[in-house]
Amino acid sequence: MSKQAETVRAENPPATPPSTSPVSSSSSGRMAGEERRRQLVAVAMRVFSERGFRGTTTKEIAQAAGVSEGIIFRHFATKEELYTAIIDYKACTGVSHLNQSVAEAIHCSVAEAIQRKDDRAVFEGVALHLMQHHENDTEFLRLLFYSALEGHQLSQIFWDRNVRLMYEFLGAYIRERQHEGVFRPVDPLVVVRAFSGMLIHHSVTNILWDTSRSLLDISNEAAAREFTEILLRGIAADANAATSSATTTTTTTTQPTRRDPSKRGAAALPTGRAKKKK
Amino acid sequence: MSKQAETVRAENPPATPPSTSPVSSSSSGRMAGEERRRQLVAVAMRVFSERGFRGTTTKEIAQAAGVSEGIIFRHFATKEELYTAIIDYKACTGVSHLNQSVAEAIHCSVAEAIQRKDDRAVFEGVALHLMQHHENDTEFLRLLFYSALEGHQLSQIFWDRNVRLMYEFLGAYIRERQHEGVFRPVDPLVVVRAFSGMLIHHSVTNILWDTSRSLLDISNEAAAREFTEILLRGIAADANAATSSATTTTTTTTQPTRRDPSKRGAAALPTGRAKKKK
DNA sequence: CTCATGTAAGTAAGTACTTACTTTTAACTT
DNA sequence: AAGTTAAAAGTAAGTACTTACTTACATGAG
Repeated sequence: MSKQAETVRAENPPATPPSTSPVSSSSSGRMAGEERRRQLVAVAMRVFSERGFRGTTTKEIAQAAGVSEGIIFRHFATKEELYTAIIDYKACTGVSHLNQSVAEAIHCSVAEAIQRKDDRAVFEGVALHLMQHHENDTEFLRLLFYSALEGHQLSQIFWDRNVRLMYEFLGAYIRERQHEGVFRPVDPLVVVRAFSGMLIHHSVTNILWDTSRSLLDISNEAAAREFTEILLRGIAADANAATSSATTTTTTTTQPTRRDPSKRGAAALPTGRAKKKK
Repeated sequence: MSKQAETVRAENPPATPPSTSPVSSSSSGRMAGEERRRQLVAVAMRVFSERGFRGTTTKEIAQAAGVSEGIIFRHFATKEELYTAIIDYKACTGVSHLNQSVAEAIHCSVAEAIQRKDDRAVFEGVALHLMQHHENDTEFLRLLFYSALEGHQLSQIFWDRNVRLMYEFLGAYIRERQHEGVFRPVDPLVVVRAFSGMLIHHSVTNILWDTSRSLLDISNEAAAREFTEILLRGIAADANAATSSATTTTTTTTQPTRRDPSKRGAAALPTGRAKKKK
């Protein structure tokens, strides 16, 4: 009897519990391991997004989840590991039930418009989709900014999986349309930065500063329409443009899309389950 | 994690109050009260901008300032009070030695261009000035975002004194140029949001995510030029526009600056000890 | 001398994380 | 179907350390 507790490690066998249905908590608050684990991550995500990593205590998370503090450390060796687990949780939960990031979902949703080369539909679709997502999942943006400020890798991974991806596919589309003479020659990446700046900054402002919309009250639909209008007019080729006009001021042709092939592997999860590493 | 104190950085700008002899820390580390107070705020600002309010300990600040912890509490009753003191410090230090905020300084710098109605100079000036400021004073942006996430009033004050101000004077300029038929009718506030979105998001990206400029490497001058070009083309009136075109979608002429008198009071940060909340 | 400037050593209430122990569950007997 | 049992799920009370803030006392400039 005395050794019993010793064997209980955070070591969690990946095999799903036996065949019998581990349906959600029956009468008491007790849950199956996997279920509790996922609930903890979900709760932690919310609390971390509200107060940041350093500002959140494990006790708060436990209380929010309705369990004792010790339970957290049965599932996660450290608070850090719980934080990092959000990455995988988000990767599997990002949008719908598929394994795709927000950027991938957006890309898919405008794929048809891209093929039709309907510029307005492409940019307006991206804009609306992104801003809608931010509005429905403010946790995400807060988490993104908190982790960036706190210097956590969470931030870089989210960034790469979303913004960076958007740079790639929007940049490619712009470049294509430039070759067709529809868009004037500007560095496509600058254009993407300008556009994503409008979108992200609009969402961030709504979430962080102008929560009561006292400065600017506009629906996501209208905002998407206006931002798109400004951008498309802003990068449209001159009407009377000859083929090789140097246009106005732009120097154009900075380096073409820099991709980083070494970056994207399978879902990065460096969390070794080994004991502490402090 | 620098264990040793980083020695007393002479954080005092040459504009020390000339009235009473300040005895600027001659030989020993001893300072006059006012001087030390200002030094503490300056150091605290840096540390808070790096780790946030909750993530910063008074011990860290003391070490960074090269004094013992107790000194902080001789000058400030609480850690919170030290944080809030940043507001006044920034208000008096914002730009140059004048009492003006960054937005005011920017406004002044393009005042002449506004009178000349040189659109390109106005927007490019604002852009360059703002991005340059962010690059030289990254503390400011980090502090702004941290305090917004942490729900501190610091954020609202900084926001009102800077961004809100920019909305007012840029919005007014755009409205004027619309009446003159140079810009097409769009809600000026939407235009300002689009433009400031490009600028702020560009700075934020450089500071928080793309610190090595691997995604997009562009000088502030070039960025200001490109962003301005996109915006000006984006809001230019149609060349063949009649006077009373119904145009696209905009409602135009929302009321100029709306202020919300019923702002929420200080709610977020619990004073002193964090009491239990069940 | 005097008093503001400074310090070192507290203090009580957190903090992340552990340990010892109890309860529930579900598979395996009989 | 009922009883046995090993282990997972859960808790409460620690541990060693940190945190914001205090207190008692030293020191040097005017």
